[in-house]
Amino acid sequence: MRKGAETRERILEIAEASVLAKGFAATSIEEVIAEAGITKSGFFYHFKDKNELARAMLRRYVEANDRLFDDIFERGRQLSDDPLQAFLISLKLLAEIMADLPNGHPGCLIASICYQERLFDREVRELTTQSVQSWNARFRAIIDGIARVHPPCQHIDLDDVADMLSCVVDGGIIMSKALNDPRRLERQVLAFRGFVKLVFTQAAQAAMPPPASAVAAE
Amino acid sequence: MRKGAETRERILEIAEASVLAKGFAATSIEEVIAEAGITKSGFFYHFKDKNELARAMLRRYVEANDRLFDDIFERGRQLSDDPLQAFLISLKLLAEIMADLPNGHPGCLIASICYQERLFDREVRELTTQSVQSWNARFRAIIDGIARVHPPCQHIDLDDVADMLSCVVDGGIIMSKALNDPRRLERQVLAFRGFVKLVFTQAAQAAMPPPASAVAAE
DNA sequence: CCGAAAACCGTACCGCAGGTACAGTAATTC
DNA sequence: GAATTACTGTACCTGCGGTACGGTTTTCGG
Repeated sequence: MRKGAETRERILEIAEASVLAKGFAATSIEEVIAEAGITKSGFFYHFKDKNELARAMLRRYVEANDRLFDDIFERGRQLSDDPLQAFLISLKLLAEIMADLPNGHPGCLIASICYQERLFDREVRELTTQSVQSWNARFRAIIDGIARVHPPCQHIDLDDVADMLSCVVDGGIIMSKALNDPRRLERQVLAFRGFVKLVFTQAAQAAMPPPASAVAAE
Repeated sequence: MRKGAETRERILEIAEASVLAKGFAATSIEEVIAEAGITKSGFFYHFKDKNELARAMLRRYVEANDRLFDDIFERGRQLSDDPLQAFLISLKLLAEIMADLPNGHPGCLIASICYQERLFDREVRELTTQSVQSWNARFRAIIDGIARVHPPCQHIDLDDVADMLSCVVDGGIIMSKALNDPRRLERQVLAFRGFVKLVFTQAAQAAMPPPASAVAAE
């Protein structure tokens, strides 16, 4: 019972690394079982086919990511009472974690799956949709909390700002991989941080005629 | 001679659509030739192996993208003498084109390749690196032109702003695919546009004491 | 119009990977 | 110690990438 879960976990870990490095289709089961030290029969004992492996991998990935976000945003809130400052702190923590590709964050499984959508069944695709939606909603809630205290810049849709975090991370991962420079991802997260800062600290000038004050509020 | 190039082009088009939909590894040659109406021998007459197909596809994609950027940024410059306004116009055009996934922009081949790096040889990977670098340099040059006229906001690295466009587009594509909502990509490009606007129009207040002037120069 | 090159077609074959089936065995746990 | 769990081993089928190579049609320049 416990030993089975261990093997299963080992398979998932090896498979995930392979998928992030080569894509799902190019990840051969034979390679995974060779690295895991089991036989093909052993593999199919745990997962009836490749699609079930994908489902399990995705669930594992989403859960780990959720825990990461829980941790990062919780720490931000601990370090500042101001929701904007807390978010900015959290983004800095996120950037730090992202900095050491591939150890910290070797890639995004969601992105990998999105580019191979036809390979997976409906359940896998629904899982990706739900995850992205839940992350967006989470970011949106935080942004909303900030907007309640700091007036946001007009003509900037806060939904889009929330979405942008995921986009910048995914895009940053791709650029880091393309240029073989892990620091690009870190810098993109920090650039997004700068954007958030701009949206919530330089808003008063654009919205109202008097251009003074409102910078160091709260 | 001419007919050969036609067939070759047809193969590339079919293969590209398939790669963007399913990934490179899952794109079977047999499927491509079936759709192209040729035989396997015919395929291998044009491309000695799958890697050569990848190279040709990538080159084709990069050239098309370059032409698109040439066109978009040229039109922006035609519509305004101010480099910032020109860029903002170009970004709006870009957003419009991106709006109709998958017709206008079914995905990014670079991103697809990045998530399957081990499948390709050195030349393909170098091609992706060069392309991304050249796009970043292009955006950076435009941003630089803007900064010469409009003082940028401090604490925002212009290299990162330039990089961010590619990141937002790639990330936006992924999100659009994940949520099955093509408009997300459009909105992300527009959100980036909002960011650029903020960086170059609300800078004076933060950087210098006198908050007037410098807006409508040139 | 003709000949040569270009652009294919057909067939046969190899190796590898995903996947199935199923019988047998070793390790855990109750 | 028995039952369940967690595998191993073998055998086999399918589909795909890729090679080889001989034959055929199409195209184009002279």
